[in-house]
Amino acid sequence: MGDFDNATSLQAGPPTRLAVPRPGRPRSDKVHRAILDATRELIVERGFANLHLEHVAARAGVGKTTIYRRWASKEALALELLLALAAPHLVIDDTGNTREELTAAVSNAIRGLTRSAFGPVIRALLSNIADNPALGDPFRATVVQARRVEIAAVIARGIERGDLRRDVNTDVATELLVGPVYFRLMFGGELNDEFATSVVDTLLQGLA
Amino acid sequence: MGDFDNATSLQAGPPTRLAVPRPGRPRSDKVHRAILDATRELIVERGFANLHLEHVAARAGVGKTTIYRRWASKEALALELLLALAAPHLVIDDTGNTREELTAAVSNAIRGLTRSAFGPVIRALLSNIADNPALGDPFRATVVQARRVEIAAVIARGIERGDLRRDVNTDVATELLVGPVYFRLMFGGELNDEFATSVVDTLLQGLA
Amino acid sequence: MGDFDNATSLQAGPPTRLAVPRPGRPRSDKVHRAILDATRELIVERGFANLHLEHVAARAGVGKTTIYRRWASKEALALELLLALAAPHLVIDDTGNTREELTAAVSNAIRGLTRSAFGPVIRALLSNIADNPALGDPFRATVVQARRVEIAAVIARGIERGDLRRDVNTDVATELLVGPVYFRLMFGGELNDEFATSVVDTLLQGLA
Amino acid sequence: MGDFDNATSLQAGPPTRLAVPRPGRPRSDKVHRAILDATRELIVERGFANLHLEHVAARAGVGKTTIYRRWASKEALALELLLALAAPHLVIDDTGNTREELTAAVSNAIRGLTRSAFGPVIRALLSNIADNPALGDPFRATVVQARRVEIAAVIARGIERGDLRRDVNTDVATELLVGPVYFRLMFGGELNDEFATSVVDTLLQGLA
DNA sequence: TCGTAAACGAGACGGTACGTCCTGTCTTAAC
DNA sequence: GTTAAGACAGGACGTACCGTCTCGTTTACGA
Repeated sequence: MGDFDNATSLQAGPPTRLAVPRPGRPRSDKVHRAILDATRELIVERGFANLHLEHVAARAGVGKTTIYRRWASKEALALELLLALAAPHLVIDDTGNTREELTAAVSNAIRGLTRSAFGPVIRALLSNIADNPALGDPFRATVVQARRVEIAAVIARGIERGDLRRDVNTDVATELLVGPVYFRLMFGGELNDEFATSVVDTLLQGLA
Repeated sequence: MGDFDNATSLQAGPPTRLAVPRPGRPRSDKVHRAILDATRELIVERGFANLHLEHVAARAGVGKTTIYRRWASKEALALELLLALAAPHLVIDDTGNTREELTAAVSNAIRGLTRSAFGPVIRALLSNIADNPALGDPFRATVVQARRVEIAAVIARGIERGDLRRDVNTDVATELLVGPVYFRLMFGGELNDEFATSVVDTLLQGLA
Repeated sequence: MGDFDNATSLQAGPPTRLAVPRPGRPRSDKVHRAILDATRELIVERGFANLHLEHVAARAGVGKTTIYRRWASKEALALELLLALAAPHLVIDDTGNTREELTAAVSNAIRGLTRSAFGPVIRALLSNIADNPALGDPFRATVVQARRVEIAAVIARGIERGDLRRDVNTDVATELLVGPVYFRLMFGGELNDEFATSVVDTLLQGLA
Repeated sequence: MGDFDNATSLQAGPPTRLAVPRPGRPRSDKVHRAILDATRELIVERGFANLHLEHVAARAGVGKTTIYRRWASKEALALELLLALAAPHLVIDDTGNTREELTAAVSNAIRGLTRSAFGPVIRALLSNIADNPALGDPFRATVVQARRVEIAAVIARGIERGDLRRDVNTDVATELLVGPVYFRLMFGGELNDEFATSVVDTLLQGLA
């Protein structure tokens, strides 16, 4: 729960718009949102490689300068969008049932990728996240870290309940739960609840 | 075994260079290799997004036309390179030891990503593989499929030896073994032998 | 002499700064001068084509709005400046010596162009004066007209004194006296007293 | 006559297109002409200050790069155009009649300014010719110099015929003949044959 | 051995997008 | 209501690449 607030704070956006009235005309929130919306639409429609700020500006009804005034680059703009979209799919509720919670860890990831704009957007940004620290580092420090924390909590509760081995490495557990989802995102395979169940069950009982 | 030949055939290259002598000056293999080499270097140096055929042509000492005569697009060129680079890291030898072979499945993937140009190249192409069927479909049909086949063989041998449960789903097993590697490639974490061991051991004995 | 007052009134400036106390904060004369000064400096430094109101505002320490509130356009601003700078070089004193006065007509023009900011400023505005009635018409109606009037007076005195032919066309005389100066300004050649003498002597005695 | 060739060579254009086939696709003359035509039209329609290479490119049906490949700047492009347009109005034929030839010197200048695209183009470029050596120096070295040479020849013939004083300074004569024309171009007044006659007659007989 | 035809390098070409600069208008808070 | 500050939509800048094209030259083969 507290973690949700944490996640929500990912929505980043214009950092702390509160108080401190700088001189001159203040930046418009409406414009800010119009740009992010146009960006999201265009990434979904055409992919990140074909995202052009000229088109974003046109669709948002905004001058290019207005975009560059707020974000240093296409990547920075995409990052803000990505963080905002990721937030809603990170939290795992404490249900008292370890298998259920582990399944939620996988399902959350699947749902984010298949049922929201987060899917197309991160698909389009995978290379940049992997390649470009300017985009990857903040993403890892927020979204990935939040997911690791959520799953660590699930593991901890599972151990407490006596459902899981005491020596489970939470990082490796995260990778075993979520890694397969991203594997299928890139390398093919259905992303559905059956897959989530299958991953969790295989993982719980082991291959041996 | 047979799969290695299979994998080797991935080297693709100019499809069927044999026979059918067309009239006129034949295409030069030297030029072909120079282009692929320049492409590899530039992807590694600058990433796929900053790969420009104009630069490839300049570095390879080649006219742009010569590149377009052979590949329809930047993606097609990158794909050929990718398939050639992937091949050497797919085979898993039958050692008689199931845990060893499973560890090899993970280590092979790690080695390919960290010790060869395949790493930077696929990192640069992840988004396109996920997004762009023109690149993703052939990649999945060859490299990913080859890897699934190799791991399926390992699983089959493990079951035969009585080391693994009879109901193991080979696809899910592939994803549980290799997914964590790609997770770390994108989302951070060491890619080394200790990690391979950790993944395999957790997976063999299960979380419960 | 009376013409000098006439000329002085060219200084134009904020039209009728007198009386009529409008409500609200009154406009600042200091600001007005700061803008004109900055404009003059920037035209001299970089030419009219590279004169940007943004820079004028910055150098004058003034908001852009403040400039637009006073002048409708860059041209209008430049025009006011031009008229102010032109005024001091128009008057020709009655010395009793016709040749001297004709020489003064040429020398005045030369002095204005070479020894004051009027030179760089009009050089920068020649095309606009020739091309753009918004700038050219007021310039012709004030500065050029004042010069024609001054020279007409010189001619009249010369005729009265018996120094000049009675049928001299004063407009053509103005053009023959001052035209060569502007010809050299644009098309090369020294602008000095020797040239002034040369023009006047050739003109007095004729080519034949 | 020989001077006509001289003048014709002003047409400048792509300098000496002869021989020496550089590698690669050769530049297209058709494109070259299309650009100059579009430039001429746009300068006439809107003036030099409002000449935008983006519009030239659009009207000529040409990429911007193609323009920048040939001319370093808007000014360089305008210069080539200007030199080509100036050439036809420079020659003064030997008619045996000095007054006629002097009148031709003035009339030629008037005709060039009023009956050809040279008028609007030079009007638009006056400031740059006066201000910017990159444009002014070549203009002075070709067009202005050619005009000085033509008029010097007229003067020489006039002296030979006994029509003109032996001590006439040809440069000052040029300025007295053509200066008034440019004065009126900028500062108002009719540009017609009557004016030409008036200038020549006043000049021949002198003011005194 | 010579002609033919495609490959080759070079680079021009019409375009699109870049990121920057400036325009003229606007919106705010301070005076 | 004026002021400084600066956001805003828009448009042009000059550059970089795109993918296509047109040159002159090179290279292998088959007649």
